[in-house]
Amino acid sequence: MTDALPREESLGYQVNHLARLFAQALAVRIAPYGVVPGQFAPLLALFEQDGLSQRELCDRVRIEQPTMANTLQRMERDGLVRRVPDPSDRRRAHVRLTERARAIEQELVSAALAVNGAATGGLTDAEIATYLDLTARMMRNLEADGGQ
Amino acid sequence: MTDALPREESLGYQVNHLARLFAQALAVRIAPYGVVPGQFAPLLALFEQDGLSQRELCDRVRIEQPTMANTLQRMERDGLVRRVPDPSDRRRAHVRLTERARAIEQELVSAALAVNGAATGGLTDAEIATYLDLTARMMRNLEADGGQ
DNA sequence: CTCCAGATCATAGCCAGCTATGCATGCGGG
DNA sequence: CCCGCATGCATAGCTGGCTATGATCTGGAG
Repeated sequence: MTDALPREESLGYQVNHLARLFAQALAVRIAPYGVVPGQFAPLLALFEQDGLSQRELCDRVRIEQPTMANTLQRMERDGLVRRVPDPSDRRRAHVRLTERARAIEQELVSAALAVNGAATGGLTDAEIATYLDLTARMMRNLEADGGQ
Repeated sequence: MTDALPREESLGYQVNHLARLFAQALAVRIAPYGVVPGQFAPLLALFEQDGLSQRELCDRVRIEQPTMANTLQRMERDGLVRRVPDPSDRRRAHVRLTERARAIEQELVSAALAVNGAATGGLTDAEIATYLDLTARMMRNLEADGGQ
């Protein structure tokens, strides 16, 4: 329980650092298209299925609702999406891609692939698969954790 | 280059998500001590060597200087550190732990170990070692990446 | 029909990260 | 000596994450 202090906070610290590096690598590649990293996941979800509600987007992207609300506000400001009210349920709004967003889909996908490629340089497919598997297992562990 | 869109943004997305889960798991465990995740790495660095300058802390923790400036401000507000001016160089200040911070060192280290333990449940030591190795390699790749 | 529980979204306020600047100090060359 | 560059820190302003709370609407129980 009271070991020597873990070398550089080990896993949690390293993963946090790696996540920041991924975000930065993505940022430089998508900046030319006027998109920032936080908008990326919602955009991918909408490319897959346009017209999702905010709630559905939260579930798919694994982000809390207020975070999504802010992100969508910026995306609307930046001309990437519109919110169209649901006539059958006035609480909901459907998020729809603009022409501008659809026009840059391929470029954004390419950017994501480029980041993945840069990160995994020198890694075998088996290593990448292992990494994803271990990542998924730890996510499940921590989700089940809940607290204490 | 223009593959099908990567399944859930693959690596970058998963790592981001995992990092958030780590931060949350840590947050619930250290909240009782009045510490938040962003203060954790600087505290560990200071436990190892007290009296570092802000610049040295940035280098050790891999955080940009303005981020550290804000974090230290909150840590000072929360009574975890003091900044004492360097008499021999009036630009610098040394960050020193308070008694309160030193008093909770063991609890904080335990919390970090508990988070690591929760995350790595069901993983072998070899798997954890592999994970850290692959993480380090990707970090090197992305650091070398720079942009484009 | 009414009213209340639940769902959807928005807002407030915080932490944590970043870039771009600005300001003061220190230091080395000429 | 001094001038200019480098260094250390602070500030401004942004993104993006969170919890807590509020407002509005739906739908069902009674």
